[in-house]
Amino acid sequence: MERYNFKITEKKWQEYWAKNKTFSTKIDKTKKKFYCLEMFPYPSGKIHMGHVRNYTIGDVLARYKSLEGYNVLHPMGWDSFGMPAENAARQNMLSPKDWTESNISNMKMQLKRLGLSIDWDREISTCSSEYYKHQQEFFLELYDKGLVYRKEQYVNWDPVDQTVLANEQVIDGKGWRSGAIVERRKLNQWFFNITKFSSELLKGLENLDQWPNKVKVMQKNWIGKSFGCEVEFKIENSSNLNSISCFTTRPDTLFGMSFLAVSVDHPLSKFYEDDEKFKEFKKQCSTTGTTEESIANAEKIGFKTELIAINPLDNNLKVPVYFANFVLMEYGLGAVFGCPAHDQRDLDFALKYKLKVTPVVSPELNKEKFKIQDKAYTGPGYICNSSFLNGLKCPDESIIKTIEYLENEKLGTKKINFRLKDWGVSRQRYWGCPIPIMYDAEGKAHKVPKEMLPVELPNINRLEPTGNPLDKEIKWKKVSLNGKNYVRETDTLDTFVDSSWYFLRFCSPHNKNYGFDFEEAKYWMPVDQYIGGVEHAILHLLYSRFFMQALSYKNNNLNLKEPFKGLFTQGMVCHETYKDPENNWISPDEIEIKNGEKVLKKDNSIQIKIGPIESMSKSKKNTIDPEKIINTYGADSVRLFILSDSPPEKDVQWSEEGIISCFKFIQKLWSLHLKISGEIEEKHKKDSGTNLIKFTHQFIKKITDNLNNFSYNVIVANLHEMYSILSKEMANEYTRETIVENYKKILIAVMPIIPHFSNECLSLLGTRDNIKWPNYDKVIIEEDFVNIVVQINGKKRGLIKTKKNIQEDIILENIKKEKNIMKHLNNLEIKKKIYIQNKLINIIV
RNA sequence: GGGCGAAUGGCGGAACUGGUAGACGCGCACGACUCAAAAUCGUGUUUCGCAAGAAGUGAGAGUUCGAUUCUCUCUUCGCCCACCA
Repeated sequence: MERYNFKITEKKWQEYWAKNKTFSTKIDKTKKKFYCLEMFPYPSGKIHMGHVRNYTIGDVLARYKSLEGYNVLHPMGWDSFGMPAENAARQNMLSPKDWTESNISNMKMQLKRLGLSIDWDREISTCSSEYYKHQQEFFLELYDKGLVYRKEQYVNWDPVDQTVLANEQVIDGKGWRSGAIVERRKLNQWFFNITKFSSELLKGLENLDQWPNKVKVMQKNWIGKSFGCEVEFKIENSSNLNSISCFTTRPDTLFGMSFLAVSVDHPLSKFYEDDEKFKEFKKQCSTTGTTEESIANAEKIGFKTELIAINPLDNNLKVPVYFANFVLMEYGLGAVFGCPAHDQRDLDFALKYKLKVTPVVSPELNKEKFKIQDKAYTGPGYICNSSFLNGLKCPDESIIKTIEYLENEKLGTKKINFRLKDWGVSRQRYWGCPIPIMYDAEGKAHKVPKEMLPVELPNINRLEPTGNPLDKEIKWKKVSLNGKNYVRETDTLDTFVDSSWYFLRFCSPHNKNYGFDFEEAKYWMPVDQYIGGVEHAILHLLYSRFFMQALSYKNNNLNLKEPFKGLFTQGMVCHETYKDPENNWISPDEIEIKNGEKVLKKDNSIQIKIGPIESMSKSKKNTIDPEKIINTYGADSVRLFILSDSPPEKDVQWSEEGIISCFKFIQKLWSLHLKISGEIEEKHKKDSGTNLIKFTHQFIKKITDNLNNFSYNVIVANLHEMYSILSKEMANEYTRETIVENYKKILIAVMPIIPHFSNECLSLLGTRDNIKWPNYDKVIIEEDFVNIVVQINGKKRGLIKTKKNIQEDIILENIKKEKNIMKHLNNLEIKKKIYIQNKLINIIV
């Protein structure tokens, strides 16, 4: 029998789709639109299995929606600015641009071979000036709206390479390349005022009902809203400072205050700049660990000042003021009051410095003698030892009442605080979008005029190992305008800016005068389904949401606040790990199976140690190259396997056995196809086809439901069931017409999963154009007979097949005929019967 | 330390709003074809038991005629955040 030749067939269809522009889309207001978007890739060189999974999931949806009659926008582009290009360029002495572009062309070819239904006419690349020109316009637009500002911030500085390091480039406090100890340095940086939208970004989450809850919770915590108040503490004995303000969520514990602590970066610190002991303390603070966990668990240390702070609720309560390592300047006001009895961290500090511990919350009413040992009490209760606050129910009543009091007495103000910080967008890198700013002789920042955009990146073919490349481009830096000389900003934008609006660009990728066309954006936006890895749950998705807010701000043309209506986060692709006897990682390519044992190809006598299943990574050598796999098994097999086995939101395990089985399954489907399309003789015409029609409709319903639930792994199971049923049905005496008609519907239903195979079979049966998603008929699906479960005392004792919608007493009659069931009744008296029609009868004796 | 989620055969997983637990696949076993192997096809495959039957969805309780599904407590694992005042 002729085998299915995926090589010829897949190539044929991919060329057909390209030639006919099958997936190119235009605005069409007579049709409902569907914008299906997968997170665009960074062009690192080759596609990996994670891409295969991501884009297959998206493609299944895009093809399904398209068959359903939606006008589907399914674009692809390249997130092509970023450090890997710079690193590769330095290593190989070539330009980041050439490296990036050759990667893009290779990966584009690879993606096409997956048979994705992408409108390639809309392809964009963030490193092209056609793209970043508009990004520079947006920067200036936000600048005009007052959403951009400049301020000093600490960066990681590598003193040897003379460059700024990203956090992930700092390893154990040392530069990843130079190994030099990293310094903290203050630089002027540009910021987006994302915190202006803290409330909107938080509130907007409530309406995102098609987002995974997990992601919403993560964003909510990231934004970190807390309700409390600012309290002012008078300082008794200072000539420099009258008072220090603190933010607190627990003003009701003020009577338990035993110290006041401020950050070493607090304005107060400038009065201690020359104090040797303070300097030493500050140094000590900066040496504690580098990992976040070690910072959190580091010992609490303090530097006692001579200052005394006065409790605003009772002027006789006076406490010492400390600098402390656990107080962050970035949150609140960089100052806290310590209440050791009810906060573990404060308690640790108080015990260390022998400060008073006064309980002011007691678990029970009127238990003033409640004692704190080494565990702070953080539970609910009643306020005590607190003068006029005593007896208030804590925390609900006590916090509100205390804030009311403080506000009335002008001692404090109600305040909502966010953890979210403004977005620093300056990067001291070459391969990014230049910031369209220039400085005059006095160092004052000016916008680069709109007509001078884009500020193009100069071509640099050889990147120096040290410093910021743009800073050395003397010619490029100089700008003359109206007889004045300026110097360009040499920082580029964080690449997260590039990806914060690309979904808008896809709506009108060739629009010249603005980043997008409002008419097009209004039609296509929001993205109906966004699909990508959960690792972007916070930053990318939050920044994109901010960008929509910022563009809509003071702009009536764009009434859109949320870019992504639906979000789906897929799991990772994993593989077994292997090691040789010397504990070196071994790639699956180097292994073969002999007599059921995994052995090294080049030396069969060496056995392999099989390690845990982990997400594919180069360091563990457990990666599989998608291109090789597509060459060997074909795109449809790859698509089928990457969807099978695990639900898309969970991790999936890649295995050789699995992909082979999918390959074989497609071959089986092909032989079934040959049987159906070829060998039916017209003489068999006895069967009306009821069973086949019923099955077809049931199949379509299952596929439709599973598509809508993202239960793609179950669809693969449905395909297997379909094969086995259709194979059996072939023995029945249907007319050719009946068989082909139903088979075609089935082929269309599997098209989103295995498009090449499906299109080929349909086309061989004469169907090529105007293919529509088959509908199912609810009436046809209904079974005339049902199996009713017979339970006795809640235990299943038998099944009775009856006609649908039958009366309870008839079923009981039937049961009486079944010896196997009756023996469990044991002639006992029936106390109760529960009958659920068409499902179950439970007899209680 | 805080938050979120998960736990079902040898393995990946299925089970709609509580109603036949283990669909489908992998693996394994046996059989057919073959001189033989591969490929292919067929049968079986939760555990205990010869069987009748019994037990069974991480552990323990609860609600219910009935719980993988709902509630509570606990255990283990995973992910995210983390000195957040």
